[in-house]
Order: sequence, then structure tokens, then C-alpha cells
Amino acid sequence: MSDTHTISQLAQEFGITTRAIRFYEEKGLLQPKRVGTQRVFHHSDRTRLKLILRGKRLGLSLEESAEIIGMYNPEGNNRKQLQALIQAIQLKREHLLQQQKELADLLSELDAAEVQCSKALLKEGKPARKNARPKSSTEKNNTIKNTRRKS
Amino acid sequence: MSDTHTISQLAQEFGITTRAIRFYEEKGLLQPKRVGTQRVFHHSDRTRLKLILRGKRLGLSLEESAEIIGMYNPEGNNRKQLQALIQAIQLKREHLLQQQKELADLLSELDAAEVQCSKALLKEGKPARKNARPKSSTEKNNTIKNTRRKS
DNA sequence: ATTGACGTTGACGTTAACGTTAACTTTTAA
DNA sequence: TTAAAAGTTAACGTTAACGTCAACGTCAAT
Repeated sequence: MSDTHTISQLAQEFGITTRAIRFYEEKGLLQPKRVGTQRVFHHSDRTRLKLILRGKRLGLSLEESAEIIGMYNPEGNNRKQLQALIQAIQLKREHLLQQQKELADLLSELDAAEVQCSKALLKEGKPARKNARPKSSTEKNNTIKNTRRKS
Repeated sequence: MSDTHTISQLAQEFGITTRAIRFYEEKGLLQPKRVGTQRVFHHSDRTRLKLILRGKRLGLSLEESAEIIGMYNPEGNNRKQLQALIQAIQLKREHLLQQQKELADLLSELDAAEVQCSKALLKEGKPARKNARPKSSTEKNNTIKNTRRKS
């Protein structure tokens, strides 16, 4: 039950390159042992790597992940960092929520644009009834968003 | 009433630098007129800039924002791009949702960690019962992190 | 002994989105 | 008129997170 891994084993397992792993070590996120010149990764290293990658999926920077990892690695039980981190995550979360809100706005605008577009396509298919209901294309544009183009 | 702005007016209004604005122009996101050598921004430029900045808040790249802006700027009514864009946004949204899910997981783990931490602090205050329940820090790590495996 | 797979350390390249001088011209205010 | 304020282009600098060589060591198998 050799609890150890080689660099390419880890790379394989997590679908990343060895370069990335060495980079993480360079940044102090991993500290594998050495046997001669070669790196030997133990279970704790795997755990750290997992945390790093999850951090990435969450949009955290390596530096941020480094803090989290520091938290999971308490020699003395440091509560303060933990609190700070929880707050940081909270902020991240609020940011995400804000993003979602803005995204929702944008989506509804896109929907509106799509409707306009469909209408336009319909009219295209028909013989253009000149005075049916006066709504110029420029007028429509303004309804959606005030973008006019010149040049 | 002159519908035009100078570069630093816009910069001021949107809280960005003139350098940024020139950069956007360089990237083709803005095409202000010139009077002599100086840039003159009209209302449409302001609108474009607004779109760019909203894109940024949404985490879009300038290139992505460029597409959106292109969409709001149809010479002929190009529906295809619009469709593609809606889909791109949709993907973005799904990505955000995924992130939120992972974030939720992480938060609950953090909660668990906090509980452990509190317990530890409590025990710290009391006379350490040597053999109460031997739980090494590595063991705690496992307790916390092994909620799932995936990836 | 050679090959090939794997490992190692540099070190330079890349992309995005500007920041930061630098050197100069134009506009505006006193 | 002159000096400050604002504008211009050009070009190099920066950060993050690696990718991509290069040049070399090591070991098992042929």
C-alpha cells in the first residue's frame, strides 16, 4: 500500500500537466518529498492538489487557494485565518450573485432583441406594407438600445 | 446640448482611464470621430462603452463584448450571430450555476470545518483528555474533505 | 550499448487588459 | 504671451497561469 504517487500519475489522475504541478510547487502550494532528485507525492499532496483544482473551478486564484490550503493545514489551530477566509468566500458568493443578476438583465434584453429580430424576419417574408403601422427600423433600434451607426 | 464628449469626460463618467478608452478603440470596440487629431465621442459611443463595461461586470472578455456590440449594430439584420450569442450567454450562465453549486459545497465544508475548529477551541480550554477520542489532524482532514470524489 | 520512457531544472513565450513613462502637439486660462 | 491642462502616438512593463522548448540525468528492457 505505497501511499505515494509520481508526478505524472497525479497529472494523469487530475487531467493536468506535469508542468502545472511543478508550477504549483514553485508557488508553494505543494511540497512533495524528494527521493534523490525526483518528486514523491503523498496523500496529503493529493488532497492539496484537489483543493487547488476545486479552487480553480470556483474561480479562485492560486493565491486564494493557497490560503484555503493553509487553513486545512493547521499546525497550531489558527481560527483567525479561518474566519477571514469564510468572509472572503462570502464576498465571492455575493459577487457571483450580483453577476447572476446582471446576467439576468442582459438575458431579458437579449430576449427582447430576439423578438424584434423575429418580427423583422416576418416582415421580410411579407410584402412590406408601407403604412400598416409606422415603426421604422431605426425606431425599433432605439426601443432596444440606443445604438445607431454612422460612418 | 452638444451631444459629444471628450475622452476624459467619458473616462470620468465611467470611472475608467483614458488609456482604457483608447485601448477599446484600438480593439475596434469604439470608433469615435476625429476633429483634427482629437477624438470626439457621440452618444452611440457612450452606449457602446456602457455595453463594454457591463460585459466586464458579467465576466465577459472584450472579444465577447465586441460580439454583443456587433449584435446591437446590424446593418443587415443578421439573425445567426444573435442566435450564437444567445447560446454563448446561456453557456456562461450554466457555468455560473455550476460554480455556485461547487461554492455551496465548499461553504458547507467550511461550516463543518468551523464546527471542528470550535470543538478544538473548546477542548483547548479544558484539560486535554488524553485518550478521549484520538483524532489526528490528518484524520480530521479526511473527515472534512472526503464528502465526495469526482472530477 | 542503445533506446525509450520518464524525470529534472531553467528560461523564454503567450494572452488579456490595461498601466506607465516618454516625447510631442493642441487647447484653454490667466 | 505664456504656461498649464489635456490630447496624441508609440512602445515597453505587468500579472497569472501555465505552454513550450532545450539540454540533461536515470533506469529498465532489449
